Amino acid sequence: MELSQRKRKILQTVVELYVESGVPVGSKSVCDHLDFPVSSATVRNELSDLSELGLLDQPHTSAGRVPSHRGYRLYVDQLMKPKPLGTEECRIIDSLLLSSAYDPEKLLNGVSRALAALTRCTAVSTTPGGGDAAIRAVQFVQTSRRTAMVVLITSAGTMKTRVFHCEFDITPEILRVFFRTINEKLVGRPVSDITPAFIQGLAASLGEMAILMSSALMAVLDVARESMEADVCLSGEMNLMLTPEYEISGVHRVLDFLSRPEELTRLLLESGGTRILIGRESRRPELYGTSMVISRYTIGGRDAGAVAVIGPPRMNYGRVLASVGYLSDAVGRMLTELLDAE
Amino acid sequence: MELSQRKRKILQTVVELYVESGVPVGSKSVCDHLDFPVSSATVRNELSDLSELGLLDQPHTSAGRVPSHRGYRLYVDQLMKPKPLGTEECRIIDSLLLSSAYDPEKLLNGVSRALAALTRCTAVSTTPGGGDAAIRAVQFVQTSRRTAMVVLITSAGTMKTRVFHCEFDITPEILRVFFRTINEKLVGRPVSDITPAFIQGLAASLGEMAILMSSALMAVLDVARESMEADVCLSGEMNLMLTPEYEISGVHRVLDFLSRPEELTRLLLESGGTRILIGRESRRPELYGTSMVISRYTIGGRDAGAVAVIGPPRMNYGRVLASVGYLSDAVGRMLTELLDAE
DNA sequence: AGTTAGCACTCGATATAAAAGAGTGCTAAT
DNA sequence: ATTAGCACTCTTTTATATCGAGTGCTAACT
Repeated sequence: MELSQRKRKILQTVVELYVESGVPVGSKSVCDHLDFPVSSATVRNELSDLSELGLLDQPHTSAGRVPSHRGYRLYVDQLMKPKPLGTEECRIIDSLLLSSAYDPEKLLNGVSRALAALTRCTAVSTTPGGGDAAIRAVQFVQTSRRTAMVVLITSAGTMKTRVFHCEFDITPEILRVFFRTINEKLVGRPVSDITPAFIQGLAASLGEMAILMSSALMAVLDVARESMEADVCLSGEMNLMLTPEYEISGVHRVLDFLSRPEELTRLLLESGGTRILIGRESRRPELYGTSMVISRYTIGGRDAGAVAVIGPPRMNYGRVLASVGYLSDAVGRMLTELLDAE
Repeated sequence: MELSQRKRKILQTVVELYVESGVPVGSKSVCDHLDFPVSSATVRNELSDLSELGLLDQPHTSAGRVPSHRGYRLYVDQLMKPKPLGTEECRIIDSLLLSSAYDPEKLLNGVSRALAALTRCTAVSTTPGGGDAAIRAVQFVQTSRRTAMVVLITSAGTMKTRVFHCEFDITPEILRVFFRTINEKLVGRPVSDITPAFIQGLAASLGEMAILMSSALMAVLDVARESMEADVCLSGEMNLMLTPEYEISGVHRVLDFLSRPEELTRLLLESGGTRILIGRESRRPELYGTSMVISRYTIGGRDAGAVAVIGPPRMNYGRVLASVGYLSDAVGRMLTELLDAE
């Protein structure tokens, strides 16, 4: 079904006025913001039609109109103009990111922060993650008489550490043995190879040395497992409180969801490109009252992690989309440069 | 000035009823909870005296009494009984902490979480930090063709990493040179020695090799600086919202303060032992409306980091104190064992 | 002198009613 | 098809009365 040009313009005006003010908008104020001459009565008729089409809601009979989720959807699909960031803003963001450019985790942290500040919503970003990365190096460092740390670095740029404890005093010699044995077997393999079964097999092949190394092997297993899952970095949780239409319990439901990294990453990495999810579109009951703008960033052209903004359906989609897009691009570029310096 | 036994008991009752209910408490309900027979009129007289002494406040003339900050102070100093944790709770906490025992940062993270859950307040903990720790090891790991990571481990158990970029391709040989040169000069030194001047001196002594290593040296400097300052780990920020007496702007002020790590650690590490700060006692205007229970934990008998709980003055001090104390002890014990395994 | 019963009084909280105002939907005229 | 006009609806605001918890004081009591 095709909407008349006038209806489209009116819907757009309602969305934009409502996003800005947070108050249901009436025929009069729509009238005032239209660039063609038309009476409020006409607008009322159109509004009535738009309500009937399910694009606008009415809190109660004698109140103004509020965009429905379908209304927002139509708006973002057809009516919205992207609202690019100012050059000044870009400059600030760039310099902020540059300072943490060489460490994926710090970078994502900075991105979340910047995005939260920029949009006044909650922001989240994930590290590339993924088990298809290869193991680049496994290092051992002594941290005390009987403890040492294993450091695992992957080709995806992730770096995870774990401290482990031995029942005997650790010497440089022993660490050297650990290093040689483990690197020999692991470097170059995809992280996803490092399963409990694999470690068990490795231990078996070591003969009596396995006893010596058992805690180290367990640490390696742990650290490999951790490398496989994407880290998520949340920022600006408090911004959810800024939205007056949320009541406290709703905020808690959302934060609860956001604090479960597995589910959150599943949602974020569900598909590629840039997506806008309004209300129930996320298919997550906890988020029925919220919207998200998600963008996968790419490393060397391949989908990697994601950055996203979570906020009320009443958000400035144009601006948020531009912000998310800009940062997603920036992250992709930086990580590509960092990791794919061919 | 000495308070009569009866006044003390009445003050105690008011504090405890108010902490529990959040509602100003009247003479009648005090009466009901006293273990000696006395009329409400008598209690009223006593309450009136306590008000005059500045120990109780009255929201308005015909309302019940609310403890003033001075009242809370007297309560925690003289009237409060510590309220030890249940053995069941202890067991849960212990097992929770044990799982992350070998990594100071993860440990503190777990502590904050546990404390926030236990007290339903905001919790914070700091890693030992401090520049008097010695450098135990500096490792270099290649992360891509032209980037490598420096890992610095201190005797305090902190472990920091930083990625750096070189203008030439990095080879295992080069990394070995880095490793030898830097470790030779740094291992065993206190972290606080690693100043810009020191690095400059080091570079000078390297002759033409300095050019090759400049980015590595800068990374070492960065990572040393980062090792010196204590990490702070915040948890349960949302719990501030649970307190109905806070309005949103106050919460923001507090969170703003908590998000400035330097000021926060300064406050936490200001003195040793266990402290309770009520309202203005922290001398931080942002926290005038909040109370804190802070406990330094010790490693091998020496003051190290701190764990703390931040919440409304109307908190269950007995319980919070017990929780903070228990976790502070636990952290101290674990880190002592981890780092001082002589 | 300390304690208590009794009571008038205060002041927020709750309830009720009235008025205001924003905005609609409908009708009839243009 | 558009618009002016108007009655109607429903929330918000304002005003007013009532309620009730709790105090402070006085006078009687032990």
